[in-house]
Amino acid sequence: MTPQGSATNMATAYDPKLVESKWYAYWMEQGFSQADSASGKKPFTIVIPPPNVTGQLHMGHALDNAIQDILIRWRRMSGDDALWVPGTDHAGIATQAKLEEEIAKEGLTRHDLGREGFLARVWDWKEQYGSRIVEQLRMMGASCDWSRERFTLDEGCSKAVRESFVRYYERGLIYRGTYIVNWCPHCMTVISDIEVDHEERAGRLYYIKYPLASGNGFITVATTRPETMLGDVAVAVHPTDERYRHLIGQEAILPLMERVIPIIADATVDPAFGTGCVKITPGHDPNDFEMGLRHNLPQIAVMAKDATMNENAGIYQGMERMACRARILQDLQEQGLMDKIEEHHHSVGTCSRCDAVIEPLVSEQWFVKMKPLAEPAIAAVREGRLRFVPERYGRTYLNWMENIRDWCISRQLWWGHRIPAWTCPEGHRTVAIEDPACCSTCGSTQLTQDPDVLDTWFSSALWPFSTLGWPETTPDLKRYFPTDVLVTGYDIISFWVARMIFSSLEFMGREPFHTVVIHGMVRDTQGRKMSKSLNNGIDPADIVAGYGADALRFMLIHGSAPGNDMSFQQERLEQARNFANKIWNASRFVLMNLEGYQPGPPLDSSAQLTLPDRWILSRLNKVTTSVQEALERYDFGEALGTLYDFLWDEFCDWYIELVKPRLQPKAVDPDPQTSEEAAADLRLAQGVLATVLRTTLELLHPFMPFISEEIWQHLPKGEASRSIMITDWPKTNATLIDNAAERNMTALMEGIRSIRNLRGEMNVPHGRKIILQILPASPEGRTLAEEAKPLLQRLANASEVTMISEAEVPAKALTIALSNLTIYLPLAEMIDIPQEIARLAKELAALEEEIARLESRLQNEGFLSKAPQAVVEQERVKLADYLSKKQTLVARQQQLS
RNA sequence: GGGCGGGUGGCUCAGCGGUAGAGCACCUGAUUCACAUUCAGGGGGUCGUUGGUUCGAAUCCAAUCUCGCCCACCA
Repeated sequence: MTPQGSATNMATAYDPKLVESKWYAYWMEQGFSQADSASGKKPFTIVIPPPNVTGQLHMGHALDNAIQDILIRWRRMSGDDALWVPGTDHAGIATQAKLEEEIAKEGLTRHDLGREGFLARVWDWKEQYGSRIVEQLRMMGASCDWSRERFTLDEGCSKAVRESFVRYYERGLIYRGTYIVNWCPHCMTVISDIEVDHEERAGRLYYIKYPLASGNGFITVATTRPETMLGDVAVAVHPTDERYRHLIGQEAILPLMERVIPIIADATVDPAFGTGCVKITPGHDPNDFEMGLRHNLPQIAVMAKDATMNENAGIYQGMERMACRARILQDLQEQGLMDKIEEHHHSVGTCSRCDAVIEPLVSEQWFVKMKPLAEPAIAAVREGRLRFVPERYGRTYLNWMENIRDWCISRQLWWGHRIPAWTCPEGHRTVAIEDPACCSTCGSTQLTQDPDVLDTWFSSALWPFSTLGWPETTPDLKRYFPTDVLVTGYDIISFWVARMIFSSLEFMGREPFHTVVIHGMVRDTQGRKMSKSLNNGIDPADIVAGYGADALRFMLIHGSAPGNDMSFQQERLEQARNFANKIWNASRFVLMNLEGYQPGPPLDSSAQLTLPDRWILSRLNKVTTSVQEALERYDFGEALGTLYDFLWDEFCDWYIELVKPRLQPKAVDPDPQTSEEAAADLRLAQGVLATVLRTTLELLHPFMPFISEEIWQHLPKGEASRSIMITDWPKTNATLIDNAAERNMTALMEGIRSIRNLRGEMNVPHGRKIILQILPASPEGRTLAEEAKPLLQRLANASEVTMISEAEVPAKALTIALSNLTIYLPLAEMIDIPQEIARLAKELAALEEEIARLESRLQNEGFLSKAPQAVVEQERVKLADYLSKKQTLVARQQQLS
């Protein structure tokens, strides 16, 4: 596609806009992201957490999808048949609410359009927004299998929903019941417990006097919601509360309603709260509802579904709940029944969707019985068949599962999966997968389908298998289920992850995936959650446009710890862009210097490698191992950090600088042997550069797919391969690991840094070349010195590096002591001997301190016997190193004095 | 009330048992030779506090302060 070749056509700065869309189109056109069930490879499957079809993707999605794409690309390169199933969620309440807002602008309500008409509008809307999400995913480089894209409300998912509903129903796990539920008066639907947010709010505790029926005084109750008193059916006290024992069994008169209600005893009453007497309103309080059942009390609803007072509210009928409260307080005040009012903080349930205050009320709804489903789902995690990463989120899951209550699944909405239950005029219920023609009990053909739809999460709970074809036993289902990894944020562990787990265990008989990778939330600069109301949300597409998809992905992954929140910051984006630019320019450098290079067999240790070659290849192979291991731990930040450090600090700042002289065209040497050697060395240097760059790009590809592809395509390749995306994942070559080379390079780098420092201290002008004289202290030192010569020339800006003997050590020179050689800088005219002695003394003092520390440690019996052998050895080596440096410095000091 | 997480250089955050790290910011210097989206160097932290375990603790344990999140039917 792109011609291989020189870097002459590469701009000096990386411009993601010029490459990203090109490569994405190429990948898709070539079908690289499509799973191949005929491949015979091991399948590796991820299903996307389907984004709400009406929304657009935000930074949280960008992180979520970056992680999934990293895993998918890594596994694909590693030889798996990688399948990433994309799709979207119909998001019942959210979407319906949005559409209702839309049509409200036209002055319409959904009732004006009718069910059919309204749904037609929602589908139009869905088409428009669903494609926006797909577009965003493509922009970010997501290598999904678009041929398998799904929607929670498509035909297949709908079949799965019906199948599962009927199976649950037949097993008695779905039932219809009349309970107190969370009613959102704004969305006009019931919502499940986890869709209720609890907000701590400042409120008041009202103490209200209820006259005793006997006429002997009052019983005073405390309540935060006086308007519900209209539905009171009893007053309760603790059975052992001495203050009120005598009143148990008596009656009180409910003020305003003048209803006679019993005074009962119940152990759940807290004698220490308020007066110790509590009003009981089973129709509007979950606690009271339970107590009502225990004591056979009636339920009186005094509020309508829109949270206005109903016909049971007497003279308050028709009032809005807060207005009613004010009026009731006033009336009680006037009747002298208001005892006192206290400030009181308490938590108020609000609708997670619209923020309206939830009204608990009694209503007939569909529920899923959770206990039998929770049990195996708990065991799956307990017994390790399913693992959370990081582990702590397993506890979040278990905590929720173990305290689970039945799941209210019906919603009074239109947008969603309609409940497959019908009733005939006789009141018989028929629940069936296919729309029934007649009543299963009496045969009546006059059937009415339940008008309600299912909770959105009911269909998302089936996602890992409904997307693969269930309830049909499709080839995809057989091959790709169970999936492998699920990637999502901790905020939907209970909403979604938990429900997928029990649904899968129920219908598939096994876990839907073996690992759940949980990531944190992306917050704004000030650490706040990104939200519409704060208007601090960021569209990933804007970031892609400004910095490129690779930079966005880098920013989201680099420097973050698994499962932790991260804040979005401009500077981090700049760091990411700079890194991309660094890769670009390092690659330009390499490509500019590959002229005449033909890739041969892979490099091995038999080649005439120089010290820097051996060092960088050793480091490369260690990096390959680290990246592999970090990915296996799902520690993406660590993996990317390793690559960043290696590429920038080691490859660019050291290796490339060291290799430069070998690449420079030399004047034709008359000696054919020398020129042949130089040519061979040039080829070798080119080979190392190309190998290190290419391997690093391959390791980087899952994280930064676009730039890695662009450059990789420019590199000369032995065998033809069409894309970095489908090339083999790098393997560690243990024969290239060379610890001696790493030690020597480390020493040399230390020497170079010291020389640079001394040049600075002595104010040696940058342009000025210096002379270096090296005194080896051992045969190894001599070898190292020989190898170091050209390197010192280059990186310490030395005109001449000579080997000297003990006798030749100059007096007017600065001293740098390394472990097995000493470097002298003979800067005769600049050196003040007493000053140099002082400098050496200072260095010596620091060294002594270290030596003392190491010696005392190595004399410590406890350390020697209990510390790991490797640590002890490491300390010994360090001490020996310090001692030899000390010896050099002491000798030098004496020499100069 | 329970559970979880954070408190590390000016800022944002890694590290989580072997002598404190990065990016940004700051200071000094460099630059026709891949890159100023750069390079070389520098200053700056008793790792919230107090105890304990350990040969050794930012890292493990306990307590405590502080910030944040999640769960819970506090009328």
